[in-house]
Amino acid sequence: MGLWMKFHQIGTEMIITKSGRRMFPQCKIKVSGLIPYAKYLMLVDFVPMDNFRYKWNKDQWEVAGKAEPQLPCRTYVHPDSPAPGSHWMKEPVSFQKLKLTNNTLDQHGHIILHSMHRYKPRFHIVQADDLFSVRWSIFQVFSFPETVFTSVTAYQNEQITKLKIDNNPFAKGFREHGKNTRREGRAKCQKSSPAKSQKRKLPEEKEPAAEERDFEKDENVDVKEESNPVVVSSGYPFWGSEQNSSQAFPAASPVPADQREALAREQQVPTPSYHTYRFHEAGDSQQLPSRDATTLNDFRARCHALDLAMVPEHDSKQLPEGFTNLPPLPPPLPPPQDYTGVVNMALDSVGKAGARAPMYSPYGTEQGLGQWVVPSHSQYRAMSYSAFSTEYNTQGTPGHAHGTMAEWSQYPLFPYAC
DNA sequence: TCATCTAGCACCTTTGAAATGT
DNA sequence: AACATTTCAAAGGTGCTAGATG
Repeated sequence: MGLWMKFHQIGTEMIITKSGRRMFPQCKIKVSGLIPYAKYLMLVDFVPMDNFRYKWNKDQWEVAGKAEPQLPCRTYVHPDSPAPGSHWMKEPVSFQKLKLTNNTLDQHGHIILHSMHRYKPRFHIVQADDLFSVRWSIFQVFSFPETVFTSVTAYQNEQITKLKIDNNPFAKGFREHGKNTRREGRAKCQKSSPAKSQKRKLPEEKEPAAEERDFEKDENVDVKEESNPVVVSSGYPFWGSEQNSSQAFPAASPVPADQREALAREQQVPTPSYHTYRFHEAGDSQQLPSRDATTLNDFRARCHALDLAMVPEHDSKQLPEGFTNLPPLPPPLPPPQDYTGVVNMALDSVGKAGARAPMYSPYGTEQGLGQWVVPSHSQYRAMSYSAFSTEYNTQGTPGHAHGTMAEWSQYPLFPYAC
């Protein structure tokens, strides 16, 4: 979390490449409050923070225009899924294998994002015995303000570059002075990109003392988010007091009314981020401009609704240092739509595009669900979820060698704002 | 002309099978 | 024979950069 905060204060950038790129810092969360013997799935999807495209100009991000049309949404399923609550709570859950790409035709199941856009990962905890019974399962959603990032194909902010090099073990080769002769040798061939022109100056501009300090620090590099993961709690015992059941199950839900009520009584899934978001939207944060307001809401979501001990309480007037350096944000997206407290996905049997389950979608029948991305894992065979898409054969092949392809859709699996 | 994207590079860590030791 | 440890090559993850693209 400390590392995430460091990046966030500068303005996190995530490299996305055609072939897919891991996130750094990686997403790692600690979970508590699950039923030890009940099975859960962990999922991640990415939601755009706004409707704008950005550009890096004069050492800061600024709006460059309207966002590109939303891409088919994919959801990453943690390879350990499904696993009992005790497994998830045993140690921090790492989403190390998650990869981002800007390749809209990606066949590897990576999360597809637009470059120069801002996103935030959302974590879904779904109580279900397996991927096939997840259809109407109870779920809960978490997001974290410090995980907001700008997707880029090349780093723009040199501070981000430096932070990544200093903390990512795979970038060690760029840390040690003198080993990267290639960079020095090509120093004269420089481009006009702001970040690049600054980067090239780095070795010469650095004060020797500072360099030495960095090296000392580097020797002990221990990716910090691993030792201090973000903690979430599904807060099972207090769910009932947090959530209004009427919010959880819209009338359009295919779940029978009595079942909905039963489920609502049983779980009454509060989705803290969402809940708080709405609260602030109608309440005291209305006057807070842009990103700070969103950030504050999220902080409160965690600190307040989730009662997370590791997250410091932030007052709207006491945002962490560096927040003022963040790019100014345009107004947030429209208010989130209501959503059900059940996972509305339908699964076909493995490798078949056959019988299709009834489906509820708050977007109506024309809008399918997001794409599920099942990482390669010996435990799982290739899966396909083809209940809704007619583009299935062109976008993802059932039983594809990678075993990660599912269904394309224009909308996320969880099509509500967080 | 410029911002952005792509592919290939060198350097590095991670992974897992094979070899070796107990 | 079973298990633990070590070795080492392959795979994969980094940022950098020149050139391509729109």
